[in-house]
Amino acid sequence: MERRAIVIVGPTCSGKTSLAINLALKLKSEIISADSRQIYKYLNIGTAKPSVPELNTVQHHFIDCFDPTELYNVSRYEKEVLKTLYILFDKNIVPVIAGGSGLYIKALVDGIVDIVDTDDEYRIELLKLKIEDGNEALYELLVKTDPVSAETMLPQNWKRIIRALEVYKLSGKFIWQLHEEQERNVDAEFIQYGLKWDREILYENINNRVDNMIESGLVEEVKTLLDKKYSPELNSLNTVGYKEIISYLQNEITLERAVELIKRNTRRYAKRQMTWFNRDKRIKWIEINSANQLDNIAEFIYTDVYK
RNA sequence: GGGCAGAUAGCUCAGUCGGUAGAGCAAAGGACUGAAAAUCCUUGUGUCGGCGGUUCGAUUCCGUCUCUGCCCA
Repeated sequence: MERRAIVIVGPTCSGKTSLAINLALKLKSEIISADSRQIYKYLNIGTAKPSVPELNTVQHHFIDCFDPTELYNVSRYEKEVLKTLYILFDKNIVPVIAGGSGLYIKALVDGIVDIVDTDDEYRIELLKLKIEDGNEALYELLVKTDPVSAETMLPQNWKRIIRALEVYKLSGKFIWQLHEEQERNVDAEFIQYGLKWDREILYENINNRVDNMIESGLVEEVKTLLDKKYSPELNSLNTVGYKEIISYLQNEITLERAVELIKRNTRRYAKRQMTWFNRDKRIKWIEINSANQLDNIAEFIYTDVYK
């Protein structure tokens, strides 16, 4: 039996959602979201989550699964998606995976180091070291324990340093060793397509979408979350569109400024996504400069997959 | 019509006592393996508004024109 999945990537606001639905309908398939924020409940407007009618059109997985207090991560995602994938493969379905979280997709396609868990206590200890003695102290510790990894990391990038130290403490192995030993965790073919927009048009669309989000009640959505006593410190709320509105609600900036920042930060996010995806030479890029082309693109992918 | 103040990077401006210029923002490029919408790194050549003049040399001084803003008629 052939195990195949279609993967749709691209920057935020590139039309992945509607393309995935369109394709899934043609393929009589289901959609697996690869989005680290749409997986949370109540984060709807700001994450541009598919609408309720859209969610009802095609079966979606990994959307609206967790409370914002939940600490989610790539490894959990990978393990859970693999289970879902096998269920779909068994039903002879070609799943449509769509999303903008590059690392999540990479974890599926190439596997990820998932034998080493997290150590929250140790993380806190290291974080304390960073805060009290600075990035350099943290970096020095890495130089001592894992000089090879230290070579590839800068002292300022404390998140990567903490993870490298954590992996060593928990497994006694260096993180780079584990990367070298890493193998794929699934036996399937992933056919990846990327939506490549003209930069200027994409940015214009992003700006417009942010304005629409505000009109649709993004401020209310964030206010409701805070009223429900969700902490602004939550990772789930450390998200473009949410952190800026939180800062507005806490009277740190004006709404106008918040909107400006959301637009800018979304543009930068889109750019980072493009940088990430550009590196993967297996992705087939499809040029697009208007949402009207999405139907044709769905048709193209459909025939491309079955050619 | 007259007066004054401007015109320098995509934007807002600084600066050069004459030796062709630099900040902030925007932007661009990149890294990334359990927080990834996270976290982090690198990057500033632009007819210094046009044309003339003075000068070895003008973006800088002078003249003039154009445009913008303000004021007076």
